Amino acid sequence: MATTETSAEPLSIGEVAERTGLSVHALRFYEREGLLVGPVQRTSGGRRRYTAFDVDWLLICVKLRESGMPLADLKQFAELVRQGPGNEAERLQLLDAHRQRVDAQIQALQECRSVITWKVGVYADHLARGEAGGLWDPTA
Amino acid sequence: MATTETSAEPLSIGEVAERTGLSVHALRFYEREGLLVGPVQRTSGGRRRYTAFDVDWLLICVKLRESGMPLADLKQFAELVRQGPGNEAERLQLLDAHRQRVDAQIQALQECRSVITWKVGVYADHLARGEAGGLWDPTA
DNA sequence: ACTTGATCTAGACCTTGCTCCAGATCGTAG
DNA sequence: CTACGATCTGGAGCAAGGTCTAGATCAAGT
Repeated sequence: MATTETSAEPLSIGEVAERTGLSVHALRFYEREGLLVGPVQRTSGGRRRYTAFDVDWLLICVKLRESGMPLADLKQFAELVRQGPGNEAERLQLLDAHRQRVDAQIQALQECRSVITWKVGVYADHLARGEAGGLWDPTA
Repeated sequence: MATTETSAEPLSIGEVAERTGLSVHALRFYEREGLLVGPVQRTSGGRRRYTAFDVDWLLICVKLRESGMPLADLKQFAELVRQGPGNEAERLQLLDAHRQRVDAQIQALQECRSVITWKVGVYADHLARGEAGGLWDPTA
């Protein structure tokens, strides 16, 4: 019931969907695409059982996706982890490259934000001084 | 107050592409989609001639797109501007809503950034203390 | 046993936002 | 006049990232 229960019991796909914010469809899709580190365990009946590790990994995936990492990179990262220890330098490089992209993105967004804010100011002005503005710049 | 030259002469599609960073394909596409405020003027021979207003509008579009505004919203905004004065409140609302989304996005990115930074730290540590780490968390 | 809801698989389909192609035309430099 | 590059139109194609369907199976409640 708790969002952050560190329970040892495996979870169903629906529960994982709730916890990660991914849809069950997306979860199956990610698995097919090889984005998970290990194969997901199954019940005797064939239902997926996600471990806490799986969920942690997925939560990281979500963060990386949210910040714009393409699935291809995520897959590559998963592959590196799957290969086991010895390639930490590569993982580091992958993540650090992504961090740089995120930084650039934050910068760009802040610029956009100020343009938008300025524009919002233009309209607020217009409204404040009444709708009487006769001649004005259509792009404003 | 144009970003570059405040020339009164209209520009060709190629020149606008250079100035906006959009491809000529994208420029034609935007036009078809109704993302421009007015119809683009043409030469007698049928070539597009963009005014400084067109370019300014496109530069704003670029900023809005960069910050994740969907084309549909951009189109709606263009329609409001096309309708002329009187709907500034709606325009304001549209932009302000977008600004809020941008703020949320910046926030999210900063969170992602810190997760990534932490992860990078984990790998840097691993490398610093040598590749000898025997048992370790696969998700780390 | 029966009903209900969650999951299963494979694969078709969707949306967004362009990108590219074909074949024709324009316009400028030689 | 002749090239040659830039542009034109309409429409097809593409990549990413899922989403949804169909038909079957599993599991739990009554």
